[in-house]
Amino acid sequence: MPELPEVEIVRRGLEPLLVGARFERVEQRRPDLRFPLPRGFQKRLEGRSVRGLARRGKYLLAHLCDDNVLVMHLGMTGRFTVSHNHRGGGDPRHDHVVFHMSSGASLTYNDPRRFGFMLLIGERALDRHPLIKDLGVEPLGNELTAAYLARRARGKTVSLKGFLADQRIVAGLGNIYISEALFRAALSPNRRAASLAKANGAPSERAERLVPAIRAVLQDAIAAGGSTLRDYRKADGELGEFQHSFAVYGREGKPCVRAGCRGIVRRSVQGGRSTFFCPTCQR
DNA sequence: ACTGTACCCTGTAGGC
DNA sequence: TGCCTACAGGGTACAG
Repeated sequence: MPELPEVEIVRRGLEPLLVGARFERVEQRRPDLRFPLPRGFQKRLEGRSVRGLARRGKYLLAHLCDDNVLVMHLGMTGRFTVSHNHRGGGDPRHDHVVFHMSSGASLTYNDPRRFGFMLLIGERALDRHPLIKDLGVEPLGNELTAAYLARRARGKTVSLKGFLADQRIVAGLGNIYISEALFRAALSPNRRAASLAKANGAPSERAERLVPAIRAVLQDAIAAGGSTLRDYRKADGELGEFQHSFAVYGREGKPCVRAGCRGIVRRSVQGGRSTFFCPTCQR
């Protein structure tokens, strides 16, 4: 389900239910997700209240009153559903963790593939944690600039697709929004990342195009409530709507939507994942 | 250091 | 109906 826009929508949905509330009871229904859940997970949460709910890349960070941080990653299929009557979603086999909050709300974490995970990390150690410390810049923050991309891309032979999928470069992009951002920037996903920099290391005009394309597609997706593929739903049960605005993702064989372009959207596989692009206007 | 592939796990869709 | 393959928003562990 989740790339940055979907995680941000989840964050916004959970924030009013979690912040200021206390974990009254935590149900842990299996020992592990992708990683083992922390030792004493339930005991370390119960009785603590939540000071704030933040996002970093695709991570959700619940800052607790005892200076620990509940770090949550939704993997491919993780989702939270909210209920006020102890009922989860319609798939109890994969309801792995339930947070019963003092506010009366219960949050059920469901994750069929279990690529998601939860960790408890001390506030002070968070920025040094192996999963967090190497994360790249936030694409909606001020640090994402053409100069930054050029600097990180210099000398790299990876494709633009592979470059943008690397969370150490930009944190939060995934398969959908990479395809969509590259379409908006009219850049081929197969182009070498190094072409974002000129020979002298200055950003190329391509890098200048790519930055606003990334920002715009993420902002548009957040405004639309994220993308709903398969069964993703927002915490309130509503569906995101951005999938109706995809220009290339999932549109293999269909005509390019760019004005004046007569191309046909193609699908290719890079690193075992599908990339969608228009070979006519994306160069 | 970088790059590409296999793999983690479960469910679903489509071809036969 | 069943069986098989390919594929799915994530990321990591290797081998070369």
